[in-house]
Amino acid sequence: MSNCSHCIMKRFNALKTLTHDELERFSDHKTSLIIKKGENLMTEGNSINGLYCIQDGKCKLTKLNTNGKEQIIKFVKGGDILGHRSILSEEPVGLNATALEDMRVCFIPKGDILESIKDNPQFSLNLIKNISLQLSHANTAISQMAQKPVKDRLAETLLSLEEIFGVDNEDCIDVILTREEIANTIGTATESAIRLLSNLKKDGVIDLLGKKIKILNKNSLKNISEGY
Amino acid sequence: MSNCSHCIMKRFNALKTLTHDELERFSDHKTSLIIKKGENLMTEGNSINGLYCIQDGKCKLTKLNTNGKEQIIKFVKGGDILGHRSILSEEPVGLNATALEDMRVCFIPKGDILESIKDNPQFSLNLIKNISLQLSHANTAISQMAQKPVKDRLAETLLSLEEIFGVDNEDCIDVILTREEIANTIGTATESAIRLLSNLKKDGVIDLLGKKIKILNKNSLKNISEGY
DNA sequence: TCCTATAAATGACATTTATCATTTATTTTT
DNA sequence: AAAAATAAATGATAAATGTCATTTATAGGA
Repeated sequence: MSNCSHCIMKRFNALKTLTHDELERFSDHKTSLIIKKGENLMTEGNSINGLYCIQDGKCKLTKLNTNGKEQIIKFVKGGDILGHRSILSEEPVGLNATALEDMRVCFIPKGDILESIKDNPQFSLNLIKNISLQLSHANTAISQMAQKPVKDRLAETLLSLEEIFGVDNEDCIDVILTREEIANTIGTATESAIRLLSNLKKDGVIDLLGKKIKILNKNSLKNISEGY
Repeated sequence: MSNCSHCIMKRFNALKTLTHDELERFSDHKTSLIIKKGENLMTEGNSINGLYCIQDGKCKLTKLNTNGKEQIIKFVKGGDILGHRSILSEEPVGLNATALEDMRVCFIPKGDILESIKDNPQFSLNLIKNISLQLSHANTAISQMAQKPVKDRLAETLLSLEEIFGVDNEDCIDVILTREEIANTIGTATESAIRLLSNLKKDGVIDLLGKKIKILNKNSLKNISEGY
């Protein structure tokens, strides 16, 4: 089995401040698993007894509304960690994590995490910073959901998707989402999302190649996202 | 000057886990101040070099949108603390804190807070839990802003205001907000908020006594907030 | 207490967004 | 490869929400 000490994924997350000994302990206790597209890594309301470190693959974090609609709160990719909020706050998981493609993830038991939190203040601080940053993003999202029209939110979301996932060899945003998932991200009806995407294409701001989306004019999208 | 060891406010927040010695240190270094209605305790983008402990009075936490609109993210009252997120994440303050009425607050310098964080793991953990809980609420808010109609969000907000501030001796929600502030909480136009409040009154669900709002039928509001 | 400024309320109307129905395209299964 | 299932696209229409204009009420200052 692979070794946490040599894993490059920890470069990208809070695990980077762990000592060699701590990483060896993680290696000894961790399990690697494959999550198939569509499967859940975490489920809203369930408890979790460890931390997931994403090796490869993408997932969406969602919340089911009282009216049965899915709201996508955040996208997660290789190098990100999941489950630390629940471990730290000793509360059930608040969001569903559903694989958008096949994923490889490592699972590190809660006990090892808590031990490092106790022994390694820098590690704790990194986890706190991670959660603080999420809170900061969430507050921005509240404001935008509440006050920006759907068109602006779509533009914003496309920019942010490219920011998160980058582009493939054809300059398309490197993630495959259904129109429904895009709609569930910006908080609108699927038909509205489709119509607004078509308009953006007609205006030459983006190109649509099946499910792949290519941003042609980033400045224009930025303006739209700010209401111009 | 008053003494942190004897202050009952710490019962309500993360400071409750501090030792007597730590509280004495806080007492020695803290400053008490009065914030007048309308004044800012914190300002978006500014840095902050300490933690505020609210003794008395209420404030709103807001974010200014790119379009110039104010979004109210959260309400804060006596017993709450402010500024710990910024201290922990070493980032500028993300929200404005504006007094809704005259406030009495204590300011504890960053150095003392950081020392307690280092020495007192239970204190750190309480701060983390506080931030985690805020994140959890924020995610719920995103989902509701994105997917619920304005009427539902108004009902939800009225219930939550009564939850936070309680009722006065006439059973009215114990906080004075302008219609514009209510609109900025639920994310709608002031006129829409006014109209929906009038409708709720006409339907006998609430009563409007000037700026004071009395909830007459909590169950009915709960149903409305869930789309029935 | 009156005057002025600000907030609340309401109507008319425009715009945005959702819903329903249907067609067309794309995947998936057999 | 054909059939079936699912997703995307589009039109027609309804519903929700925002904007502007105006009136009425309330609060704060001279």
